Amino acid sequence: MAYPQKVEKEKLTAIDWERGALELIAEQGINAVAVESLARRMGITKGSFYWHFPNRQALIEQSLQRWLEHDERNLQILMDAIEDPRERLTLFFRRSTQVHQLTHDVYTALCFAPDHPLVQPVLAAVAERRTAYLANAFRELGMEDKAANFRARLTYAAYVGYLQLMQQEQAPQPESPEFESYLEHVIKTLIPVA
Amino acid sequence: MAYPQKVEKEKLTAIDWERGALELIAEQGINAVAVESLARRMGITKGSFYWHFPNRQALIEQSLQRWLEHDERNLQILMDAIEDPRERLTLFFRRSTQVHQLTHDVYTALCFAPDHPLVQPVLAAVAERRTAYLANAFRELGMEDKAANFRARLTYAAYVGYLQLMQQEQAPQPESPEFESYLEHVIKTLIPVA
DNA sequence: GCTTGTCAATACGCATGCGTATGGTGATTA
DNA sequence: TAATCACCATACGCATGCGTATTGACAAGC
Repeated sequence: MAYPQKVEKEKLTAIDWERGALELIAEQGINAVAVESLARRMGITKGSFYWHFPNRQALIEQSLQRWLEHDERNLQILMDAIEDPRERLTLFFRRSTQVHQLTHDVYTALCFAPDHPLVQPVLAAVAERRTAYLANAFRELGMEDKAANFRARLTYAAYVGYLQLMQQEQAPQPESPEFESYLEHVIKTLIPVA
Repeated sequence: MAYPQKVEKEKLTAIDWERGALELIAEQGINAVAVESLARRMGITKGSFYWHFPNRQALIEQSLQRWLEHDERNLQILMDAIEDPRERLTLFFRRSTQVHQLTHDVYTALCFAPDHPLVQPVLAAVAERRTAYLANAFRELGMEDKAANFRARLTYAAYVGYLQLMQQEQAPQPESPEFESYLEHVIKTLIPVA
Protein backbone atom coordinates (compact mmCIF):
# COMPACT_ATOMS: atom_id res chain seq x y z
CA MET A 1 0.00 0.00 0.00
CA ALA A 2 2.82 2.34 0.83
CA TYR A 3 4.59 1.60 -2.41
CA PRO A 4 3.44 2.15 -5.98
CA GLN A 5 1.32 -0.71 -7.15
CA LYS A 6 1.64 -1.88 -10.68
CA VAL A 7 -1.35 -2.24 -12.95
CA GLU A 8 -3.50 -5.32 -12.80
CA LYS A 9 -2.04 -8.36 -14.40
CA GLU A 10 -3.55 -11.79 -14.73
CA LYS A 11 -0.25 -13.59 -14.83
CA LEU A 12 2.40 -13.04 -12.25
CA THR A 13 6.09 -13.65 -12.68
CA ALA A 14 8.79 -14.54 -10.17
CA ILE A 15 9.93 -10.94 -10.20
CA ASP A 16 6.50 -9.81 -9.08
CA TRP A 17 6.73 -12.15 -6.13
CA GLU A 18 10.19 -10.89 -5.26
CA ARG A 19 9.04 -7.32 -5.36
CA GLY A 20 6.04 -8.17 -3.22
CA ALA A 21 8.31 -9.84 -0.71
CA LEU A 22 10.59 -6.84 -0.56
CA GLU A 23 7.67 -4.50 0.01
CA LEU A 24 6.47 -6.72 2.82
CA ILE A 25 9.93 -6.77 4.35
CA ALA A 26 10.12 -3.01 4.15
CA GLU A 27 6.78 -2.58 5.85
CA GLN A 28 6.67 -5.34 8.44
CA GLY A 29 10.08 -6.94 8.59
CA ILE A 30 11.47 -10.20 7.31
CA ASN A 31 9.47 -12.35 9.69
CA ALA A 32 6.25 -11.11 8.13
CA VAL A 33 7.09 -12.84 4.88
CA ALA A 34 4.72 -15.80 4.88
CA VAL A 35 3.67 -17.51 1.72
CA GLU A 36 -0.06 -17.48 2.29
CA SER A 37 -0.35 -13.96 3.63
CA LEU A 38 1.86 -12.66 0.85
CA ALA A 39 -0.32 -14.45 -1.67
CA ARG A 40 -3.45 -12.93 -0.21
CA ARG A 41 -1.80 -9.55 -0.30
CA MET A 42 -1.13 -10.02 -4.00
CA GLY A 43 -4.69 -11.09 -4.64
CA ILE A 44 -3.86 -14.66 -5.51
CA THR A 45 -3.45 -18.03 -3.83
CA LYS A 46 -0.31 -19.89 -2.95
CA GLY A 47 -0.94 -22.39 -5.71
CA SER A 48 0.79 -19.86 -7.89
CA PHE A 49 3.68 -19.31 -5.55
CA TYR A 50 4.89 -22.88 -5.58
CA TRP A 51 4.93 -22.85 -9.32
CA HIS A 52 7.47 -20.02 -9.34
CA PHE A 53 9.50 -21.01 -6.25
CA PRO A 54 10.42 -24.31 -4.68
CA ASN A 55 9.87 -22.95 -1.17
CA ARG A 56 9.77 -19.92 1.07
CA GLN A 57 13.50 -19.80 1.61
CA ALA A 58 14.16 -19.53 -2.12
CA LEU A 59 11.85 -16.55 -2.33
CA ILE A 60 13.62 -14.73 0.45
CA GLU A 61 17.06 -15.56 -0.87
CA GLN A 62 16.28 -14.40 -4.37
CA SER A 63 14.54 -11.29 -3.14
CA LEU A 64 17.47 -10.33 -0.97
CA GLN A 65 19.86 -11.09 -3.79
CA ARG A 66 17.87 -8.82 -6.01
CA TRP A 67 17.92 -6.14 -3.35
CA LEU A 68 21.68 -6.49 -3.02
CA GLU A 69 22.07 -5.65 -6.67
CA HIS A 70 19.85 -2.61 -6.38
CA ASP A 71 21.78 -1.41 -3.38
CA GLU A 72 25.05 -2.00 -5.17
CA ARG A 73 23.91 0.15 -8.06
CA ASN A 74 22.76 2.89 -5.73
CA LEU A 75 26.10 3.03 -4.02
CA GLN A 76 27.93 3.01 -7.31
CA ILE A 77 25.91 5.94 -8.58
CA LEU A 78 26.67 7.83 -5.40
CA MET A 79 30.37 7.17 -5.74
CA ASP A 80 30.59 8.18 -9.35
CA ALA A 81 28.48 11.28 -9.02
CA ILE A 82 30.49 13.20 -6.46
CA GLU A 83 34.11 14.14 -6.67
CA ASP A 84 34.76 15.65 -3.26
CA PRO A 85 35.11 12.95 -0.58
CA ARG A 86 33.81 15.30 2.09
CA GLU A 87 30.61 15.79 0.19
CA ARG A 88 30.32 12.09 -0.45
CA LEU A 89 30.52 11.42 3.26
CA THR A 90 27.90 13.98 4.13
CA LEU A 91 25.64 12.50 1.52
CA PHE A 92 26.17 9.08 3.05
CA PHE A 93 24.58 10.33 6.24
CA ARG A 94 21.86 12.12 4.43
CA ARG A 95 20.86 8.89 2.76
CA SER A 96 19.09 8.02 5.98
CA THR A 97 16.67 10.75 5.03
CA GLN A 98 15.31 8.69 2.19
CA VAL A 99 12.65 7.03 4.22
CA HIS A 100 9.70 5.53 2.38
CA GLN A 101 11.99 4.54 -0.41
CA LEU A 102 11.79 0.82 -0.95
CA THR A 103 15.49 0.04 -1.15
CA HIS A 104 16.29 2.00 1.97
CA ASP A 105 13.34 0.74 3.99
CA VAL A 106 14.36 -2.81 3.21
CA TYR A 107 17.81 -2.04 4.50
CA THR A 108 16.39 -0.72 7.75
CA ALA A 109 14.22 -3.78 8.12
CA LEU A 110 17.20 -6.05 7.57
CA CYS A 111 19.18 -4.14 10.17
CA PHE A 112 16.39 -4.97 12.58
CA ALA A 113 16.88 -8.71 12.15
CA PRO A 114 20.65 -9.10 12.02
CA ASP A 115 20.61 -12.58 13.50
CA HIS A 116 18.27 -14.04 10.92
CA PRO A 117 20.18 -16.78 9.08
CA LEU A 118 19.16 -15.53 5.63
CA VAL A 119 19.72 -11.89 6.47
CA GLN A 120 23.10 -12.29 8.09
CA PRO A 121 25.15 -12.89 4.95
CA VAL A 122 23.37 -10.11 3.11
CA LEU A 123 24.00 -7.65 5.90
CA ALA A 124 27.61 -8.73 6.07
CA ALA A 125 28.05 -8.08 2.37
CA VAL A 126 26.51 -4.63 2.65
CA ALA A 127 28.58 -3.75 5.68
CA GLU A 128 31.75 -4.75 3.90
CA ARG A 129 30.83 -2.78 0.82
CA ARG A 130 29.90 0.36 2.67
CA THR A 131 32.82 0.36 5.05
CA ALA A 132 35.14 -0.07 2.09
CA TYR A 133 33.45 2.88 0.45
CA LEU A 134 33.78 4.95 3.60
CA ALA A 135 37.38 3.96 4.21
CA ASN A 136 38.22 5.01 0.71
CA ALA A 137 36.73 8.44 1.26
CA PHE A 138 38.61 8.86 4.51
CA ARG A 139 41.86 7.92 2.80
CA GLU A 140 41.19 10.51 0.15
CA LEU A 141 40.93 12.97 2.99
CA GLY A 142 44.45 12.14 4.00
CA MET A 143 44.02 9.57 6.74
CA GLU A 144 46.36 6.63 7.18
CA ASP A 145 45.10 3.24 6.00
CA LYS A 146 44.54 1.85 9.44
CA ALA A 147 42.91 4.98 10.80
CA ALA A 148 40.70 5.22 7.74
CA ASN A 149 39.52 1.66 8.27
CA PHE A 150 38.77 2.23 11.90
CA ARG A 151 36.97 5.46 11.18
CA ALA A 152 34.95 3.77 8.48
CA ARG A 153 33.80 1.08 10.89
CA LEU A 154 32.98 3.66 13.50
CA THR A 155 31.02 5.70 11.00
CA TYR A 156 29.09 2.75 9.70
CA ALA A 157 28.33 1.60 13.23
CA ALA A 158 27.07 5.06 14.10
CA TYR A 159 24.82 4.93 11.07
CA VAL A 160 23.35 1.57 11.95
CA GLY A 161 22.85 2.62 15.54
CA TYR A 162 21.18 5.80 14.43
CA LEU A 163 18.56 3.81 12.55
CA GLN A 164 17.67 2.05 15.73
CA LEU A 165 17.57 5.20 17.84
CA MET A 166 15.44 6.88 15.23
CA GLN A 167 12.86 4.11 15.40
CA GLN A 168 12.68 4.65 19.14
CA GLU A 169 12.40 8.37 18.56
CA GLN A 170 15.53 8.91 20.57
CA ALA A 171 17.32 10.53 17.67
CA PRO A 172 16.14 13.55 15.70
CA GLN A 173 13.92 12.59 12.76
CA PRO A 174 15.19 13.53 9.32
CA GLU A 175 12.35 15.99 8.82
CA SER A 176 12.85 17.83 12.09
CA PRO A 177 14.87 21.04 12.30
CA GLU A 178 17.06 19.45 14.97
CA PHE A 179 18.22 16.87 12.49
CA GLU A 180 20.34 19.34 10.58
CA SER A 181 22.26 20.48 13.61
CA TYR A 182 22.69 16.89 14.73
CA LEU A 183 24.04 16.01 11.32
CA GLU A 184 26.39 18.93 11.54
CA HIS A 185 27.69 17.68 14.86
CA VAL A 186 28.23 14.19 13.49
CA ILE A 187 30.09 15.51 10.50
CA LYS A 188 32.29 17.73 12.60
CA THR A 189 33.08 14.83 14.87
CA LEU A 190 33.71 12.09 12.35
CA ILE A 191 35.02 13.82 9.26
CA PRO A 192 38.51 15.24 9.58
CA VAL A 193 39.16 18.74 8.31
CA ALA A 194 40.93 18.96 5.00
CA MET B 1 24.24 -24.62 29.35
CA ALA B 2 26.36 -21.54 28.87
CA TYR B 3 25.23 -20.06 32.13
CA PRO B 4 25.63 -21.43 35.64
CA GLN B 5 22.82 -23.80 36.46
CA LYS B 6 21.38 -23.80 39.92
CA VAL B 7 21.08 -26.95 41.97
CA GLU B 8 18.22 -29.33 41.42
CA LYS B 9 14.95 -28.19 42.90
CA GLU B 10 11.65 -29.98 42.86
CA LYS B 11 9.58 -26.83 43.03
CA LEU B 12 10.10 -23.97 40.68
CA THR B 13 9.21 -20.36 41.30
CA ALA B 14 8.30 -17.56 38.92
CA ILE B 15 11.81 -16.17 39.32
CA ASP B 16 13.26 -19.43 38.05
CA TRP B 17 11.13 -19.15 34.95
CA GLU B 18 12.19 -15.56 34.42
CA ARG B 19 15.81 -16.46 34.72
CA GLY B 20 15.34 -19.33 32.31
CA ALA B 21 13.69 -17.00 29.85
CA LEU B 22 16.53 -14.51 30.10
CA GLU B 23 19.10 -17.23 29.49
CA LEU B 24 17.19 -18.36 26.46
CA ILE B 25 16.98 -14.81 25.16
CA ALA B 26 20.70 -14.38 25.67
CA GLU B 27 21.49 -17.55 23.77
CA GLN B 28 18.94 -17.64 20.98
CA GLY B 29 17.10 -14.34 20.94
CA ILE B 30 13.67 -13.28 22.06
CA ASN B 31 11.85 -15.24 19.39
CA ALA B 32 13.21 -18.47 20.80
CA VAL B 33 11.20 -18.01 23.97
CA ALA B 34 8.44 -20.57 23.59
CA VAL B 35 6.59 -21.98 26.53
CA GLU B 36 6.95 -25.63 25.71
CA SER B 37 10.57 -25.57 24.63
CA LEU B 38 11.51 -23.50 27.65
CA ALA B 39 9.70 -25.98 29.86
CA ARG B 40 11.57 -28.88 28.31
CA ARG B 41 14.79 -27.00 28.78
CA MET B 42 14.03 -26.64 32.46
CA GLY B 43 13.19 -30.31 32.78
CA ILE B 44 9.53 -29.80 33.40
CA THR B 45 6.26 -29.55 31.49
CA LYS B 46 4.23 -26.50 30.69
CA GLY B 47 1.59 -27.54 33.19
CA SER B 48 3.74 -25.76 35.71
CA PHE B 49 4.26 -22.67 33.64
CA TYR B 50 0.63 -21.71 33.45
CA TRP B 51 0.37 -21.92 37.18
CA HIS B 52 3.01 -19.20 37.59
CA PHE B 53 2.09 -17.02 34.59
CA PRO B 54 -1.15 -16.22 32.83
CA ASN B 55 0.49 -16.43 29.42
CA ARG B 56 3.67 -16.14 27.41
CA GLN B 57 3.55 -12.37 27.15
CA ALA B 58 3.49 -11.97 30.92
CA LEU B 59 6.63 -14.09 31.21
CA ILE B 60 8.50 -11.99 28.71
CA GLU B 61 7.33 -8.71 30.19
CA GLN B 62 8.28 -9.68 33.70
CA SER B 63 11.61 -11.12 32.60
CA LEU B 64 12.51 -7.97 30.73
CA GLN B 65 11.37 -5.85 33.64
CA ARG B 66 13.62 -7.85 35.88
CA TRP B 67 16.48 -7.40 33.44
CA LEU B 68 15.88 -3.66 33.35
CA GLU B 69 16.43 -3.50 37.08
CA HIS B 70 19.64 -5.48 36.86
CA ASP B 71 20.90 -3.25 34.10
CA GLU B 72 19.95 -0.17 36.10
CA ARG B 73 21.97 -1.39 39.03
CA ASN B 74 24.95 -2.18 36.85
CA LEU B 75 24.98 1.29 35.37
CA GLN B 76 24.62 2.87 38.80
CA ILE B 77 27.59 0.94 40.12
CA LEU B 78 29.62 2.05 37.16
CA MET B 79 28.70 5.68 37.70
CA ASP B 80 29.45 5.69 41.39
CA ALA B 81 32.69 3.81 41.15
CA ILE B 82 34.65 6.12 38.89
CA GLU B 83 35.33 9.77 39.41
CA ASP B 84 37.01 10.77 36.16
CA PRO B 85 34.46 11.16 33.32
CA ARG B 86 37.07 10.21 30.77
CA GLU B 87 37.66 6.91 32.46
CA ARG B 88 33.95 6.35 32.80
CA LEU B 89 33.52 6.77 29.08
CA THR B 90 36.32 4.40 28.21
CA LEU B 91 34.82 1.85 30.54
CA PHE B 92 31.49 2.27 28.82
CA PHE B 93 33.06 1.02 25.62
CA ARG B 94 34.90 -1.72 27.36
CA ARG B 95 31.67 -3.07 28.71
CA SER B 96 31.15 -4.61 25.32
CA THR B 97 33.96 -6.93 26.27
CA GLN B 98 31.85 -8.61 28.87
CA VAL B 99 30.50 -11.21 26.52
CA HIS B 100 29.09 -14.37 28.02
CA GLN B 101 27.76 -12.36 30.90
CA LEU B 102 24.03 -12.85 31.15
CA THR B 103 22.97 -9.24 31.53
CA HIS B 104 25.06 -8.08 28.62
CA ASP B 105 24.18 -10.94 26.33
CA VAL B 106 20.51 -10.23 26.90
CA TYR B 107 21.12 -6.64 25.91
CA THR B 108 22.76 -7.72 22.68
CA ALA B 109 19.90 -10.06 21.93
CA LEU B 110 17.37 -7.28 22.53
CA CYS B 111 19.32 -4.99 20.22
CA PHE B 112 18.86 -7.64 17.57
CA ALA B 113 15.07 -7.42 17.75
CA PRO B 114 14.40 -3.71 18.13
CA ASP B 115 11.05 -3.88 16.38
CA HIS B 116 9.58 -6.50 18.67
CA PRO B 117 6.59 -4.94 20.43
CA LEU B 118 7.65 -6.14 23.88
CA VAL B 119 11.30 -5.25 23.36
CA GLN B 120 10.78 -1.80 21.95
CA PRO B 121 9.82 -0.01 25.18
CA VAL B 122 12.57 -1.76 27.10
CA LEU B 123 15.18 -0.77 24.56
CA ALA B 124 13.86 2.78 24.56
CA ALA B 125 14.23 2.99 28.32
CA VAL B 126 17.78 1.69 28.19
CA ALA B 127 18.71 4.05 25.40
CA GLU B 128 17.38 6.99 27.32
CA ARG B 129 19.20 5.98 30.46
CA ARG B 130 22.51 5.40 28.79
CA THR B 131 22.48 8.48 26.63
CA ALA B 132 21.69 10.53 29.72
CA TYR B 133 24.63 8.92 31.43
CA LEU B 134 26.88 9.63 28.48
CA ALA B 135 25.66 13.19 28.06
CA ASN B 136 26.42 13.83 31.69
CA ALA B 137 29.98 12.61 31.30
CA PHE B 138 30.49 14.76 28.21
CA ARG B 139 29.20 17.79 30.08
CA GLU B 140 31.65 17.10 32.85
CA LEU B 141 34.32 17.21 30.20
CA GLY B 142 33.33 20.76 29.39
CA MET B 143 30.97 20.33 26.44
CA GLU B 144 27.94 22.51 25.95
CA ASP B 145 24.59 20.97 26.77
CA LYS B 146 23.47 20.57 23.22
CA ALA B 147 26.77 19.26 21.98
CA ALA B 148 26.96 16.84 24.88
CA ASN B 149 23.53 15.48 24.02
CA PHE B 150 24.42 15.03 20.38
CA ARG B 151 27.71 13.41 21.20
CA ALA B 152 25.96 11.07 23.63
CA ARG B 153 23.54 9.95 20.95
CA LEU B 154 26.34 9.49 18.49
CA THR B 155 28.34 7.49 21.00
CA TYR B 156 25.44 5.28 21.93
CA ALA B 157 24.61 4.72 18.28
CA ALA B 158 28.20 3.76 17.59
CA TYR B 159 28.03 1.29 20.42
CA VAL B 160 24.84 -0.33 19.19
CA GLY B 161 26.18 -0.50 15.65
CA TYR B 162 29.38 -2.02 16.90
CA LEU B 163 27.46 -4.89 18.43
CA GLN B 164 25.99 -5.65 15.04
CA LEU B 165 29.28 -5.39 13.21
CA MET B 166 30.92 -7.59 15.77
CA GLN B 167 28.37 -10.31 15.22
CA GLN B 168 29.16 -10.18 11.51
CA GLU B 169 32.85 -10.29 12.35
CA GLN B 170 33.31 -6.99 10.61
CA ALA B 171 34.61 -5.32 13.74
CA PRO B 172 37.56 -6.44 15.86
CA GLN B 173 36.54 -8.93 18.54
CA PRO B 174 37.15 -7.86 22.13
CA GLU B 175 39.75 -10.59 22.61
CA SER B 176 41.76 -9.72 19.53
CA PRO B 177 44.84 -7.49 19.71
CA GLU B 178 43.32 -5.23 17.10
CA PHE B 179 40.49 -4.41 19.45
CA GLU B 180 42.67 -2.28 21.68
CA SER B 181 43.85 -0.05 18.89
CA TYR B 182 40.34 0.22 17.54
CA LEU B 183 39.11 1.24 20.95
CA GLU B 184 41.88 3.78 21.12
CA HIS B 185 40.77 5.25 17.83
CA VAL B 186 37.17 5.45 18.95
CA ILE B 187 38.13 7.17 22.18
CA LYS B 188 40.34 9.65 20.42
CA THR B 189 37.56 10.43 17.97
CA LEU B 190 34.60 10.69 20.32
CA ILE B 191 36.02 11.86 23.63
CA PRO B 192 37.22 15.45 23.66
CA VAL B 193 40.57 16.20 25.22
CA ALA B 194 40.43 17.77 28.64
C1' DG C 1 -5.85 -38.60 59.60
C1' DC C 2 -8.25 -35.50 56.67
C1' DT C 3 -8.45 -31.52 54.21
C1' DT C 4 -6.46 -27.89 51.71
C1' DG C 5 -3.10 -25.61 48.92
C1' DT C 6 0.80 -25.81 45.80
C1' DC C 7 3.02 -27.35 41.97
C1' DA C 8 3.29 -30.50 38.05
C1' DA C 9 1.83 -34.18 34.27
C1' DT C 10 -1.22 -35.34 30.60
C1' DA C 11 -4.40 -34.65 27.19
C1' DC C 12 -7.04 -31.82 24.39
C1' DG C 13 -8.72 -27.94 21.13
C1' DC C 14 -7.44 -24.52 18.07
C1' DA C 15 -4.85 -21.50 15.01
C1' DT C 16 -1.03 -20.65 11.87
C1' DG C 17 2.00 -21.78 8.40
C1' DC C 18 4.67 -24.85 5.26
C1' DG C 19 4.62 -27.87 1.51
C1' DT C 20 2.05 -31.36 -1.69
C1' DA C 21 -1.32 -33.17 -4.77
C1' DT C 22 -4.52 -32.66 -8.00
C1' DG C 23 -7.47 -30.55 -10.96
C1' DG C 24 -8.95 -26.44 -13.89
C1' DT C 25 -8.62 -22.62 -17.42
C1' DG C 26 -7.13 -19.98 -21.01
C1' DA C 27 -3.65 -19.19 -24.43
C1' DT C 28 -0.35 -21.20 -27.60
C1' DT C 29 1.24 -24.46 -30.76
C1' DA C 30 1.01 -28.53 -33.72
C1' DT D 1 -9.25 -28.79 -33.62
C1' DA D 2 -6.52 -31.31 -30.56
C1' DA D 3 -2.85 -31.25 -27.48
C1' DT D 4 0.37 -28.99 -24.69
C1' DC D 5 2.00 -25.45 -21.62
C1' DA D 6 1.79 -21.80 -18.17
C1' DC D 7 -0.41 -20.29 -14.36
C1' DC D 8 -3.71 -20.62 -10.67
C1' DA D 9 -7.46 -22.66 -7.25
C1' DT D 10 -8.68 -26.01 -3.90
C1' DA D 11 -8.01 -29.35 -0.65
C1' DC D 12 -5.20 -31.95 2.15
C1' DG D 13 -1.42 -33.61 5.56
C1' DC D 14 1.60 -32.29 8.96
C1' DA D 15 4.23 -29.73 12.38
C1' DT D 16 4.56 -26.09 15.84
C1' DG D 17 2.96 -23.44 19.43
C1' DC D 18 -0.53 -21.25 22.51
C1' DG D 19 -3.81 -21.81 26.03
C1' DT D 20 -7.27 -24.85 28.81
C1' DA D 21 -9.02 -28.66 31.45
C1' DT D 22 -8.49 -32.35 34.22
C1' DT D 23 -6.17 -35.16 37.24
C1' DG D 24 -2.39 -36.31 40.42
C1' DA D 25 1.39 -36.00 43.99
C1' DC D 26 3.04 -34.16 48.06
C1' DA D 27 3.46 -31.22 51.95
C1' DA D 28 1.34 -28.17 55.62
C1' DG D 29 -2.17 -27.06 58.78
C1' DC D 30 -6.42 -28.38 61.28
